[in-house]
Amino acid sequence: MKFKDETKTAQIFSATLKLVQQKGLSGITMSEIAKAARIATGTLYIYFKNKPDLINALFTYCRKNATNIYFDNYEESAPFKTGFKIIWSNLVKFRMDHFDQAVFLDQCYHSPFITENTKEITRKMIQPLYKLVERGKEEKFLKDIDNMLLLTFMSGSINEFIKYSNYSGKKILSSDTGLLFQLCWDALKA
Amino acid sequence: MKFKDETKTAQIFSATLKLVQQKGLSGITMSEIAKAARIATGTLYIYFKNKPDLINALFTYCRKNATNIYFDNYEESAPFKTGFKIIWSNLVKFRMDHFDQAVFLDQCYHSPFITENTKEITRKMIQPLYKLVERGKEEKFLKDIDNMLLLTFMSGSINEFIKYSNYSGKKILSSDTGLLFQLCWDALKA
Amino acid sequence: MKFKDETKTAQIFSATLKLVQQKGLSGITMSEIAKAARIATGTLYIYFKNKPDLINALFTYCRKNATNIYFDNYEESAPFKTGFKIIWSNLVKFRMDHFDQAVFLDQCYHSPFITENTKEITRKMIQPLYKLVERGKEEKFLKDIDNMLLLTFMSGSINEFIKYSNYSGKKILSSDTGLLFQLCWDALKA
Amino acid sequence: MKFKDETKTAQIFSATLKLVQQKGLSGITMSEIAKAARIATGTLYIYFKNKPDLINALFTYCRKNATNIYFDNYEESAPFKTGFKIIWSNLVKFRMDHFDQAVFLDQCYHSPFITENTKEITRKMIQPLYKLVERGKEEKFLKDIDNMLLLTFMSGSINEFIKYSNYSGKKILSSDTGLLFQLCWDALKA
DNA sequence: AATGAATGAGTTTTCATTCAT
DNA sequence: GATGAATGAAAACTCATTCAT
Repeated sequence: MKFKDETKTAQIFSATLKLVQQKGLSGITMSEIAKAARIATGTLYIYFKNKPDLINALFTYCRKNATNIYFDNYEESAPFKTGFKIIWSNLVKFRMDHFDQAVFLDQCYHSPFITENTKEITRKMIQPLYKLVERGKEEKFLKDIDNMLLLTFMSGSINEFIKYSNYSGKKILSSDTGLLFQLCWDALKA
Repeated sequence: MKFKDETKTAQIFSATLKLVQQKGLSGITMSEIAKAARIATGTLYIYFKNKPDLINALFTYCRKNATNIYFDNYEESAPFKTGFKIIWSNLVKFRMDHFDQAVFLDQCYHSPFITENTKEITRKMIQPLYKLVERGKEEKFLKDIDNMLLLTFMSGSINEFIKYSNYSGKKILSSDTGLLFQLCWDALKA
Repeated sequence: MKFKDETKTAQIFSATLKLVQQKGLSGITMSEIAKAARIATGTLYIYFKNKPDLINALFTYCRKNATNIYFDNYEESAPFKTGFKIIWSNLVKFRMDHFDQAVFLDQCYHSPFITENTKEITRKMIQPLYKLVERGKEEKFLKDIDNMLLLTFMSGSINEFIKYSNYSGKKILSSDTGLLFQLCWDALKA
Repeated sequence: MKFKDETKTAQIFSATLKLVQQKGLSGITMSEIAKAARIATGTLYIYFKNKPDLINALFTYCRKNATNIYFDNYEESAPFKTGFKIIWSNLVKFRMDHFDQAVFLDQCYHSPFITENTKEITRKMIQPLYKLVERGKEEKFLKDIDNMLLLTFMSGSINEFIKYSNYSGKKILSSDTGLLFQLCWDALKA
């Protein structure tokens, strides 16, 4: 899998994301992806050795993208609540702006495509979040409970809300995200 | 005379759930399902016209099951917080006791199998939850904000936590659910 | 294949004929036949060992029936033209009154069901026709040409006309059959 | 680049015709066709969406072919009997030279594969024959009777004779066709 | 004998992957 | 590298036949 043409890779990724959002991981074929990416089926195999490879590469791409967005604008040196709010907003931002990627990542967890190795790599990416939560507890901003409980609570509530918004077709207003943050903060604050 | 064996539907459902949890919707074949259900492939087609039909029927079954569990022990006449806690616990209970069903339902949202019709039917099932939330707001227990915001917040946070527990292999203690409820309540309370 | 219940055999035969007329030999299944005959699939196998057996038995039945009708009212002692006209009319009669059987017999010639043995038996049934044609030639009524040429000419022209009538939905009038006989006679007469 | 091989359609058609002649429409499978056409099963589905499509396409092809042959060498301006004899000979020619196609067309009339649409199209193809028969009647060459009666008589008698010849294994001599034409002409002439 | 559910071999069809151009 | 036709293994589905009741 050599990146012979960055544009093509992008086309393939975006075509795949579009299709997965429409029909799920179970419903897509290599030739559909090729057609949606406006290339020949054979060309797909120049860029990716096989289907699992393509899915794994896209998975990694999305995870990296997510992580980049999560920590955008974030400064460890800033006060805790500032940092927390930035990251929280970034979580929302990623899921809102890249809903197709969020859906794809979701679908991958139970797919036979993603290898344990790929999963392991992605686990490491969110380490900085742990650090933040840890600090929040030390500085008495957050309840002193298990990190994963805090983190899953935060991400789960965001996830579900964005999903709902997308499926119901309701636009998300900044007042909504404001309320959502308030709920989250009330939940987690010490 | 030989009659249709009603336990067979149950066998097929449970085999399918097991396989979906293991390999995702994308990874399962009709013959695998048959084998796991210890019946012949052809028999599958006596009970379900085709693969989408099987998946849709299982989807409906799981949704019904979920709804039944959600309102188990719930009395509209009880005080609000009692009722709320029961339902909250039931949400947790369903996802913990029937994690395979929760996973399956999740996977279905983007699958090409579930028809719009099936989706519509399931939407109607959670109407009573709205009523409870509505009452909670009237009685000033809950924050006066959009119902779906409250509901998705609640279910999202539960979802994610149970998922995490299952994948990490960590047993859920009753102290964990107690904490989780506390977080949720702090978030939603007026 | 024991004839346990004559009624059932008749039901099976008539159901099969109806279905073959509708969808051809290639389109019918044992369970369809059973359903059309208002019996269970398993019951079919009490009356006929298997599908080829059923088709062969029906084939034999139809051939016998055809032969019976062909020679109905026919007296070898009658004058040639009288006998010829009777048989000619009977050929028409069989195909008109039992079009489904005629269609079935037609379809069978190229089917993998009919064994050489069955075909052989049926060949023998039309021997008396040869005799008649032979006599017609001797008595100088018919052209002195190959028997099969005469016979296929006769039956072919009848066949096609009845087929056309059935497919176009046009009722056959006795004036039509009169004309048809005239054509045939003009062709074959010495 | 690789282009669709147009000879492949011909290979598939000829393989199908061969098999249908051998075992009838009811006895052929897609993989047998593929094998006989020396291609992979999947390749069949590049050229034809499914089995009914293949059969319908072949049906249309054979009907077109038949029609072309029927009117080969035929000039409307020629004297009636010349034109009539040419077409009559062409009818014989098609059935003799392309007996497999004639058999296939015959088998199709009651098959579940041929759609009403396909049947309709083929009906239109023999319109010119009507015109000829019409003219024959006007010019007092033919008996003044229903067109279809004349036409089915003609084609039916040819059909059956060629069928007989093929199944009995008897070679058709030009003297046979001469006689057959004589019979037909005697029948139809005014 | 009658039933119709169950079976599994066989059929149709799909699709990841290869290959000739 | 790009193409899309070709491949064939595997999936979905059918159906003649059996079998428990």
